Amino acid sequence: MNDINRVYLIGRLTADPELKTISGGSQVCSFSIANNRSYTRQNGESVEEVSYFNCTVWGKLGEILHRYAGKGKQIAVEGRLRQRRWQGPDGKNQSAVDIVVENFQFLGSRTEGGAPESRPQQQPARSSSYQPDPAEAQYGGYDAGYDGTEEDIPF
Amino acid sequence: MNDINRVYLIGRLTADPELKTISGGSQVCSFSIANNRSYTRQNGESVEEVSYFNCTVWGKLGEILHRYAGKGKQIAVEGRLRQRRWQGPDGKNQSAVDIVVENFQFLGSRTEGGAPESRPQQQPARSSSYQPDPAEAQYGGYDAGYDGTEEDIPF
Amino acid sequence: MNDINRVYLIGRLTADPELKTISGGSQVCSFSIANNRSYTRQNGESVEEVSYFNCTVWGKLGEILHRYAGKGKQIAVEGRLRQRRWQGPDGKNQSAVDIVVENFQFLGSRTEGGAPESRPQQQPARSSSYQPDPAEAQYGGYDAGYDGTEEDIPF
Amino acid sequence: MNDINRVYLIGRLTADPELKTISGGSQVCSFSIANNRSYTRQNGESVEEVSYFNCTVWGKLGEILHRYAGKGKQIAVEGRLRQRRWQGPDGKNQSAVDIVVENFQFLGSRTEGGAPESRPQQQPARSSSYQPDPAEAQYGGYDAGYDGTEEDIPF
DNA sequence: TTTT
DNA sequence: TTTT
Repeated sequence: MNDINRVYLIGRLTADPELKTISGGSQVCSFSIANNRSYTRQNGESVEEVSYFNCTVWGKLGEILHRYAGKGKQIAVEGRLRQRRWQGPDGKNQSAVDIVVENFQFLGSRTEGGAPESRPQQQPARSSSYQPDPAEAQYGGYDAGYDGTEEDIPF
Repeated sequence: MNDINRVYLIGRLTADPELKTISGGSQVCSFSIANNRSYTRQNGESVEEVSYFNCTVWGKLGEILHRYAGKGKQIAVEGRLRQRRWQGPDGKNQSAVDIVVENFQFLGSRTEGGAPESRPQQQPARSSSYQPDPAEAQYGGYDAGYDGTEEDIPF
Repeated sequence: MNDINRVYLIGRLTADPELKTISGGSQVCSFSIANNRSYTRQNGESVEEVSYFNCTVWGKLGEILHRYAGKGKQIAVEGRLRQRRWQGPDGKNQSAVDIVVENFQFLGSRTEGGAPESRPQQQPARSSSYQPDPAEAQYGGYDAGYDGTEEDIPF
Repeated sequence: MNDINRVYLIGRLTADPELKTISGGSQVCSFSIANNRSYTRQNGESVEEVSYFNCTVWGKLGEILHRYAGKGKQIAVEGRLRQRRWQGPDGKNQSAVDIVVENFQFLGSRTEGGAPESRPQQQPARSSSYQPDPAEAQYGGYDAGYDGTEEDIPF
């Protein structure tokens, strides 16, 4: 019943991610990712093309991403595409396609600027004594106990 | 310079695909695909969710898809996500995310209804004597000589 | 810490899948999938190439696959690559790469031969009154509560 | 005729890549990539698991990878799985599964150690005046004019 | 045979 | 605007 639906992207956060708590207590993290592509036109002209994709991450996974990722951070995201549909204020039908992130991996390593252990305003919820370098950590998906059912929420 | 960007979807065509010739003589095939997902809410209620994704296929690959795929046909598509941006009639910025298909595989086999050898109104351009069963054929991508540069076109 | 690792394949089962119960009571289903590729040599000669990939599916997902998939069944599998390493009887190091399936979708529909509601020798464990057509069902991954930790097992 | 077959991996080169010229003049670059996965056993024990995957890259793409990637370099590779089969010296059938890389993206950026502009012993073939930072460049696939037919070669 |  |  679930059609295969999978997306892989590498890009950089266009801004710090946002975290919201919604009715029921679930956390949703949302952010936008810039994905670049360059190609050459028939006439030899070279083109730089950027796509911005909106992403959401649910639950614990979203909290982790929110804690460790900031504007400019390079990241690999894996997830599924979803179309949302709603009525505009003018009564017209609107729709948008975005990405529900189910797994990710921070890219670039310890030495790189964009990967703080934790963004300033955050106090780490998981104060574990040993913390593997978050800059290269990957969280999520199957192992992180992601619960795909949480998204029953007015968006 | 090209960030990884890849999508995999299985779904069904919501209508017969359209084929346009654009300035320069390139062909673009466009269609919409329905991708289904079902899940269970916290309260036990089960939900059927559909996403519709707009797809475009360039060149020879687009011609093939147009020739063999029709409304309801099950298909696996592989490609990349692209964001288009434009100004609405009211001057507002608009954007949409769709899929540039770079490879596909028809699903369901010989016996299945939705997979005609060629859709009625079409006269096969490639009148080869031997035609491998199109119902299960996959075309495209690297082998089909897809030329990623053709899309320099007012869309 | 988990590097991105993902595989997508469409192919056909080369034989009926096998199901084993291992110490601890977990179920593992294993099967082999044939994936075809054709291309043309520089000299114009066309080549048909087959790859056979060994797959394993854990837990409930494995039971479902075992129940509904048989030899020749077309299937889309999604999962991760894993390398196993062991010592051969001669003391030499051996290794093999196979696929841990984390999601799948049966392809081809109701009318198609290869997709029995349930393979003969099986008695359906889930005798639900309403059964959505298994021929096109997809199970697994995030929603099916796959538990990625079960594979701590002598293989 | 070409079944969908796609792999995505992030990992690090276990050694400097090798480049060979084969009969006909094509270039093949081969290397091994380490992909890490960690998980927790039922008994709470945490496990670090490594898989090593053999990769090959053809043509110009292979030359580029060979020029810029070295041991320890983090990389995202995209490609397809292939099974090779041969007879061992003892007459037994052998087989192995490896990855034909069709696209890649170097990860980690300018500042990071593992990403030299060009590995020492190499003299850049393409002495272009403007060189986009190779550390984050991605080459290949559709745009790089990859020719999928070159691999008709005794391996 | 192996990377961080 | 929508497929099974």
